[in-house]
Amino acid sequence: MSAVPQGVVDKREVILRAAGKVIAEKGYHATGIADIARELGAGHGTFYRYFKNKEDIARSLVVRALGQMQDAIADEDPQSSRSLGEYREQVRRIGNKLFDLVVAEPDLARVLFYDAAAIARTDPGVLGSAVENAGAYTAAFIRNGQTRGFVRRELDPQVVGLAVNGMILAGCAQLLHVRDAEEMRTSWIRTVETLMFDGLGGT
Amino acid sequence: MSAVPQGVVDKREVILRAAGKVIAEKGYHATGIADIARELGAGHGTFYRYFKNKEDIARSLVVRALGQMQDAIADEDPQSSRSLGEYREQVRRIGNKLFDLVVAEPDLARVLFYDAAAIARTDPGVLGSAVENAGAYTAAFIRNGQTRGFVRRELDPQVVGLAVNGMILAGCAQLLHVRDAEEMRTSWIRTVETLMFDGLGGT
Amino acid sequence: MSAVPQGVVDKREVILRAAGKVIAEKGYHATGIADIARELGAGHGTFYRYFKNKEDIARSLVVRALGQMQDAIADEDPQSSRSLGEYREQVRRIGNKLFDLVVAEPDLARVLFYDAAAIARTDPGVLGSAVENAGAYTAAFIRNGQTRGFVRRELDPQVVGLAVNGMILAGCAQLLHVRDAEEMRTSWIRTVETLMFDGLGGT
Amino acid sequence: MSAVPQGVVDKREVILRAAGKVIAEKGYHATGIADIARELGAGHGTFYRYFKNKEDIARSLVVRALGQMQDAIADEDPQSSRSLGEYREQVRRIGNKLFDLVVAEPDLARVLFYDAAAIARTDPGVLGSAVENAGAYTAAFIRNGQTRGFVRRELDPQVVGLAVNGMILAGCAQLLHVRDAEEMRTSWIRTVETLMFDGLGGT
DNA sequence: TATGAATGAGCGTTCATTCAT
DNA sequence: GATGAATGAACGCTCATTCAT
Repeated sequence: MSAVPQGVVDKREVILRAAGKVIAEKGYHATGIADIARELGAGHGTFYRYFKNKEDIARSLVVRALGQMQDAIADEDPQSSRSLGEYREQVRRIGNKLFDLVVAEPDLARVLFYDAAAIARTDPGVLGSAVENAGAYTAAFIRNGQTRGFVRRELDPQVVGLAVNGMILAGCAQLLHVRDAEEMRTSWIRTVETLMFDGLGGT
Repeated sequence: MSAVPQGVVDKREVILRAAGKVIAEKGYHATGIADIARELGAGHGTFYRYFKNKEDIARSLVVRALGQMQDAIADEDPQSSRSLGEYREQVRRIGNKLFDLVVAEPDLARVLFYDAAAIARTDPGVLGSAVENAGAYTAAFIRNGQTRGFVRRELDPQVVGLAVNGMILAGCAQLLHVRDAEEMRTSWIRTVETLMFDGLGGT
Repeated sequence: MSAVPQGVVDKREVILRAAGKVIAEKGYHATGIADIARELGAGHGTFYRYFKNKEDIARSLVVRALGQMQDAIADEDPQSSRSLGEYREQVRRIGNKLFDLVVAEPDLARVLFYDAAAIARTDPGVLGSAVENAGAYTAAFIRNGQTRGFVRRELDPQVVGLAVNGMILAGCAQLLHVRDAEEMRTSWIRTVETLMFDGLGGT
Repeated sequence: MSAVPQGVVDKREVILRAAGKVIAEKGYHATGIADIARELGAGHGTFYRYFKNKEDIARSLVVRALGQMQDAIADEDPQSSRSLGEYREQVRRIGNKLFDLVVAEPDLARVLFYDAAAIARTDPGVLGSAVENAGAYTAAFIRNGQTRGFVRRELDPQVVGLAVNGMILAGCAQLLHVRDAEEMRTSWIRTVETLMFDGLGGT
């Protein structure tokens, strides 16, 4: 019933996947066009029909990765929570979704954590704005909590956003070095949850 | 003629400084030996008398940077705090010391945040163990708190260590993009403190 | 269905025109098959049905251009002049015809003057023989004049042929850089005529 | 007695010679950096220490060639001749000097006649102005003759300049294809002389 | 010890040519 | 016949490294 023939996938996507795999393995600078060509089983020239140059492949890869992260949590509305409890639930859900993504697409995460910074030296805009956007996104949750009265008013939402994201990033990065991801998932999410909502101290 | 040469600083250190400056500006891969030579006012060959190769300079730079961070907080004993309040004081002091360091040596921080990951692709051990060490260091504070009874026992110290370090890293990275560092210092440290000890909720 | 297809022009000719236009603009080596394809509105492969390769198009272009020059003056019989005056008339007519051709088809001339030499590096025969032929053609006029007694006998007709052609070529090349071609025409033809028949000196 | 050590020649000059040889043989576009390197017995990189890029070598070659032509006839003052006879002498001398140059440095001439036009497509200024300069130089002789009254006043000096240069160029080009250069020299110079000063007709 | 000219492996990129559709 | 996506040989160029001075 579909007009789109099966088995025909976007060629750019196929190339991005191959490039993502090799770059995740060897790193952006150590990866040659020849490596990507070999991985894909195609000639060098084929890339240059779909990407302007090597940097373009890398940037597309980072943009795609950021997009997938955004998509993964797109259905969490920063303004939906009406209580600290509901926000806590959201944090738990978001944490799990990001875990799922990293587990499903480790290449993506590896490129993001190891190479994005280096790539960004050439084109600072891409990553810079992504970090800002992510910070603003988390900040929106905090601001909502402050408006509704269940989050401390003296905190600067933007700063909290960056700090929380820092914890999350550290978790995702760590995930790439762990054997049993599921084992880590629970303890990590509980830790973030506790830090955000309970503090270290107490009973 | 002097057995105690005055004004003779370690040549390695001088080269490291020059390299650090250029790499902080242009990024590791975009920096050529020629750039460092120009910065130092010396011939290319001079480097190869003090460093094995380009990668060696970079790695030494990262190691030195990590060392400086460690030195900055070396006098904070993970086992000294006897109460949550004392630990809170320690966290505040450590935060300020790291801020001081980043403000004093932004090149160092820039290399660490932008290039260390890329450099680590060639020699994963350096950075990997540093992250582990830093995590273990922070974890030691948590473990001390648990032993003394003022930190929740259900938390995994190692995970908390990584999460807290993630927040701190995010802060340092952000610091590099901010005009007025002092303005940011207070709000950032207060945020970390609040997250660690009070939680978002409350009055 | 018609045995005499109307409106069907030789496809080779159409391609040659397109190629001639682009090569005249950008030069042979800077022109890619893609440029010619774009100019023609056809796929790359189409060329390879009509021309063996890129060089073949270029050579055909040069051959065609030389042919057109030859055609333009084909009705001037080297043996028809019976006096210096008649020869002088012929020279004037030939000059005008070549001017007409260059004005009508500047692309052709541009290819000939700028690219033919470079193209000839691969296939020296084409242009070499053309130069020889042109020399021989002009020489035939001289030889006729010598036979009939109105041209100095001590001159080597072949050398005179090449020298005269050199003047004519210089004129055509110059024509491509001039705004008002008609203004140039008279003075150029008069100059060649004077040099050939009167010499610089005298009243 | 010389402060300049013997055997130490300008490296640029050495490279230009090697490049000139190879380019004269194979043509500019067919010549790779590798070919020049092989001819010189040096690495590729060496070129890039002395020339910005391939085009720079080519342009330098053309500029040098043009300079040598200019130098060869530099001591012929366009204003020195006081009579048609003296001018005729000058023309003969200039012709011989250019012949000498082409015979002594055929590579130089080959590059000029075969490749300069193609090179000029990228950088039209170099050759364009050279042609203009050469034309103006020859024109100065004509103008001098007109001022002194021994050259026809109705001729446009500039046009004559280009026409005469056209003859000379044709001669030099021809010289490259001839076995016995000396045999050609006399007949060529006499032909040009006759055309310029006597005309074809007459006894 | 210091130098920087020389090196050449290796890279990213282009583009004439092919051939399955 | 016409197409244009795919190809990969071949190119110009860079830059980390060496070594004669």
